[in-house]
Amino acid sequence: MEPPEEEEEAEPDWLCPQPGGPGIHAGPGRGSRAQCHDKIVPAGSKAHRVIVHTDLDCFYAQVEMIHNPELRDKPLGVQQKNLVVTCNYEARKLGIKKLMSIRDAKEKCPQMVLVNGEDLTQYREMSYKVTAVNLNDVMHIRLLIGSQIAAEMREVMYNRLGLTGCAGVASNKLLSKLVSGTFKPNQQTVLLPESCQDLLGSLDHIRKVPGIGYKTTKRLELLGLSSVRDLQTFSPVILEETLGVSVAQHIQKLSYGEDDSPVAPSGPPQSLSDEDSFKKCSSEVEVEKKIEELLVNLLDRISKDGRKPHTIRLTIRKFSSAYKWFNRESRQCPIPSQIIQKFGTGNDNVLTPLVGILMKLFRKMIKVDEPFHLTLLSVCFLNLKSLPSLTKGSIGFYLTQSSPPSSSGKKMEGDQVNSCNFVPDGR
DNA sequence: TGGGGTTAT
DNA sequence: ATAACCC
Repeated sequence: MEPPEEEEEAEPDWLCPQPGGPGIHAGPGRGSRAQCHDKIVPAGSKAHRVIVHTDLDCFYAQVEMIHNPELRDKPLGVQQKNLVVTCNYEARKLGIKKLMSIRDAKEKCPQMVLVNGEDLTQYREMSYKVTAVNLNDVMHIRLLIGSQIAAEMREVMYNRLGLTGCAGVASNKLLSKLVSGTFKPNQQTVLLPESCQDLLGSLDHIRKVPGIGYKTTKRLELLGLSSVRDLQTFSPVILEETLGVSVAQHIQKLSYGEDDSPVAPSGPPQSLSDEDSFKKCSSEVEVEKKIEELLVNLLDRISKDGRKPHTIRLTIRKFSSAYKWFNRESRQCPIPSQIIQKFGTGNDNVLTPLVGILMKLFRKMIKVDEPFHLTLLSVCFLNLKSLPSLTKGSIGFYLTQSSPPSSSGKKMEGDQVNSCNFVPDGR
């Protein structure tokens, strides 16, 4: 037997009943306020989840009333064997309780209508519909809310920075990026789940899928794949043999519009680099000159950033009439701690030793006694670290923030600190 | 194709 | 440490 359903008690006075009605007013850009300072938190981050539990009122009785509306305004009990397993609210007003015996119920309320609820078929059917409605309708509601948020973000970007732009709203990052370009200047687009295949079908080539780049496209083309559909229907096994399991599975999911990558705030850059290209550079002296120029620029920027690089990388591009693209080579190495410490101080204190390190890296790639022809040089600082490990995300950072004694002034406009903050949101 | 920048192995 | 990717 199915579990008897539902709940409820007397109505607490600290909550207003929410008249069930819809009322999803998608008031486009109505209000004047513009607080979009919330970070987008990846779903699944437990500390930030909001859990909604829904609990149907006397489910079996409701199903019966839907099938026979004349029962609506009458006291109605659902009978299994000699029990009233549940009853509608008309019956409850008259004192009927769940799991009351038929005898007691008839005594209490002779006019009550009883229907047999021993066959669960129609309850099961309705139960499946509830699941489907919750899944589908809720997704649509969330997308509409997403489009309001997108509109506000674009408003803020225009009001504060004078910049216009497009936005795409969909169920994951891949789809939202793809759909964002549907209507081009200064507009936004929502992708409803049922239109996902249309969107994917509108892409004329796999190269258009974010995540499938130059190299992967070439390899896919060797397999005879060119359309997104081709990739969707291609043998996963052969794809795995060609590209490796992880890339294969990843891009095939992309071809179906599936993408579970988390939304992460990007924060400050993780590396700083400067590069220059030229027709020809073929002597060690020239190379050293170019490297020094790049380094001067980089040193200026890194000092404004405040962080210190712990790794340095030199990248070169050799001349080759063949593929001009991506014949880059690089060598990197840790920066000696002695040099790291002198970073805030005199800007030029570190220049000479760094040029020395970069020239050593250069000689790892180029045999200087043989002729060479470079068309690009690039220097990159990476592994950037803030001073004494007071970096956001570290234990140290949060322990330094002193939250318990807080109650401090400002900040957190939108958030309430109360542990009992019930907000009626109906109308 | 130039000047960035990130991520996977 | 380096290649592959992305905009």
